[in-house]
Amino acid sequence: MSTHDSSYFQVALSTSLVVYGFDGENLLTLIGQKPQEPYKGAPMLPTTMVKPDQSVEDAAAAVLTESLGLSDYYLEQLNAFSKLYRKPEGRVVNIAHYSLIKHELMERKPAAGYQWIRPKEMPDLVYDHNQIFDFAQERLKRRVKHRPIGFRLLPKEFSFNQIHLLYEQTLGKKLDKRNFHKKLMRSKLLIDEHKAEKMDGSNKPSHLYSFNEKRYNKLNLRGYDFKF
Amino acid sequence: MSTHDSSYFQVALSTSLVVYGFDGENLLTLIGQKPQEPYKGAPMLPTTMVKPDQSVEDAAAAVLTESLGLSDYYLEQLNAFSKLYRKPEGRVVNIAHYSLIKHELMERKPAAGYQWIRPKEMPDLVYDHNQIFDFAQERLKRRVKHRPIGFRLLPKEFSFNQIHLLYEQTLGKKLDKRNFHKKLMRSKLLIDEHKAEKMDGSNKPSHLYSFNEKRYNKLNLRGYDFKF
DNA sequence: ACTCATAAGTGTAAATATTACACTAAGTTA
DNA sequence: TAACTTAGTGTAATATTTACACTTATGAGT
Repeated sequence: MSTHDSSYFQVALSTSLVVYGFDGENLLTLIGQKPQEPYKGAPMLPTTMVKPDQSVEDAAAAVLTESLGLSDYYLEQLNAFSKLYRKPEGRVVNIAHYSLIKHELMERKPAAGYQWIRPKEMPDLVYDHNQIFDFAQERLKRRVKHRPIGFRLLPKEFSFNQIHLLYEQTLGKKLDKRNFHKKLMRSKLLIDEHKAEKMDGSNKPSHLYSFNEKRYNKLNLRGYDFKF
Repeated sequence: MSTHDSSYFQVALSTSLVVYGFDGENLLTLIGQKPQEPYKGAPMLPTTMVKPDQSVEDAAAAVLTESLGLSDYYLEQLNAFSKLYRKPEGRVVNIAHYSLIKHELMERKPAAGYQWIRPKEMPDLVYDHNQIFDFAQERLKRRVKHRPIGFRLLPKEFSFNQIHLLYEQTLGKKLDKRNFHKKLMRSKLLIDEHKAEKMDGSNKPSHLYSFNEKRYNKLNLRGYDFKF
């Protein structure tokens, strides 16, 4: 390995984010628009170039600040997408991330050019962004099965039906209500708040739960098999 | 996102590999040596710089060719390690990979400066290579639990004790022999070759198995929970 | 050829988890 | 007050997990 050759130092870094949120009923993901020609306005993942003296995480965080005005976020690296796929200026390597946004922070409108959409309605994106998105979807599915990650998306107090909807949408399949309930309760992740509240578009008030952070941290560390 | 600024194009790419093999008794991993001052000769992961017009996978494959003389390999990206951690020439981003080597290819001696060691005996490595190695260890554990990945390391025909040893070493814990046997058999991944052979350092000849590729491919795709 | 040492190979019972499945309860609306 | 909508709940059959110890086949030494 020889780095004594400045010809190696010709690559630029970017980072694209797959951002997930839950509005109380639906799992959503954030898309932006290409700011410049060619294909100005075409849908793309929220993306930024990484400055040579900037950490990739900082660059990713800056995207969240710009698009959603957030400084509180969960961020995880997905993969480096490094196809030899070029701009006129040279090679760009995209170190993609995914991010989970707390429900409480979902009320603000995204900045101009950004919008929340349902993952199923993801349009064709520029560059290899659809590949990045698919990668994120797989990662999210795996995470939600093996870690109690859903709680990063839910409100502090949530109904059983909300967590049920979230897991169904994340995994992309129906989950039997009673069996899901049983499994959640067995996990002891939920704290019964002993109160009920009418949810939007509901009739009978829903029982509220919060989640047990201590136990969450244990399971998050050890890993866990929800096995849905 | 503006890339119309050539000042972004100042980064170099490298790739480090965590290579695993199984010699019939032990899970092994490959270390190299730093070829240049400072710290010339210090242990490091097998690593190369990526040429600006080279795919990262090609660069990683070249490391395997150089160190082990292999052109047949399994390679998977781990993560980009992009700490702002510099050479005099600028920033280097390491897109690390891990690789699994078939047992049949383990007989050749590694090239000068490379050697197989047990993962538990991994020494202090240069740069952030220990962090990369730890990341690989976690990935390997997860993979071995959720995919029938062990078969990429084993000989074509192997004994129950070999796969048992491999899984114990990969997961870093004892696995009850009878329960492990039961689970493997239930998975229907093993084909009984109906013959026995005395293994090295053994007495009673061991029953040989090969593995069912069709079923392997199915499970590899779907994912699988060994749940050890 | 017999004894000893070594690694291979095998089964069962108890506890827990998974799956499939349909009705009642509480409150809203017309 | 009847009709509608969503919330909430249990059971039985099957499958999986766990804990646990002895027998078998061979090689080595006498």
